[in-house]
Amino acid sequence: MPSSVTSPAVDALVQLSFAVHRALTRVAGQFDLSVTQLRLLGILRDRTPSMAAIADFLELDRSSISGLIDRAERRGLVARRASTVDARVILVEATAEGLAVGAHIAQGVSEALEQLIGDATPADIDAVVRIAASLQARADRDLT
Amino acid sequence: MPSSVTSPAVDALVQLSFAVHRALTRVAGQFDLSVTQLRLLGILRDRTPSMAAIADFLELDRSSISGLIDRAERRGLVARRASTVDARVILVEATAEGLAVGAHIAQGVSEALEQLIGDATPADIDAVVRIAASLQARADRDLT
DNA sequence: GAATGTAGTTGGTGATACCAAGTATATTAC
DNA sequence: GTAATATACTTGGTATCACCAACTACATTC
Repeated sequence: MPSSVTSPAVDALVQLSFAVHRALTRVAGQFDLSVTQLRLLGILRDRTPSMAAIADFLELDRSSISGLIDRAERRGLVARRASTVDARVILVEATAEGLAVGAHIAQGVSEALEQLIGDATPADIDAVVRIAASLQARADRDLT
Repeated sequence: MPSSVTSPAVDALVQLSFAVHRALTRVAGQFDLSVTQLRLLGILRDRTPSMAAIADFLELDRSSISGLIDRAERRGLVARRASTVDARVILVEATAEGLAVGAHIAQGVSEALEQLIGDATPADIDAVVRIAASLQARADRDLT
């Protein structure tokens, strides 16, 4: 229950954001993972990115990724692999176990969030989808 | 850019949540504060809660609050005060500076989030407000 | 081939958050 | 009215996260 800030819209965004974040924290915790590790496994579900690409996805400093991958690797969730193209680059892939955990997490996140917005009307949910899409569109545009 | 998870609605919630969280992190960073400290100052804008009440607000372990308040106190943002009612209880209040910083932060958060949803229609924003309200209503109900 | 740039790691720091264990004060129960 | 129990907060220990600055190794540019 983040305290009230100012306008209803701002307030609603903050509350919704924290509710989602709490849900993610809870689901991640069920697998003894942090939200960052959860996001990492999400990224690796359908990609084998370089360390730098992971840093870009997560908007973290590159030096933060080394430790993140170290810890995930130590738990057998991911593996480092050399790039054949550029000897500087290290690619990160999920292990079979990492993929399995990632799938369970995706499932858990879906259930948690669908329950979170269970009371909302389809029209209201569509509005959220539209807003997220416009954020995404703006982010893509600003990358240019 | 959190990676896609499953349904559009779930995806949208996650993306929106991270966008808000990034905005909060950015604003907090402008004042050299963490998001948790930002939330703390938000809480203290109109309250003088006990340590335990802060833990409840933030959904953190009570032992986490001691350090949080230590750090905020060291920076002159908050002060501990003894309760006259119960000698075990410590009340936390914002200092004048803490209130000032809190006001600036509220301002910064409003601007950042209003800009974030600047492209959205009023109707879509109302939908978010309704969803947040329903979360709040459920939380209040479940506390019973 | 030398200068510059990029990828990743390391070491150091500070903040967060947890748990378990401790002290001090209140409340309850007998 | 005191003994047992509960509550409020702190402390110490641990792990994670995230940053910065400095470093090594490989690529690219000139």
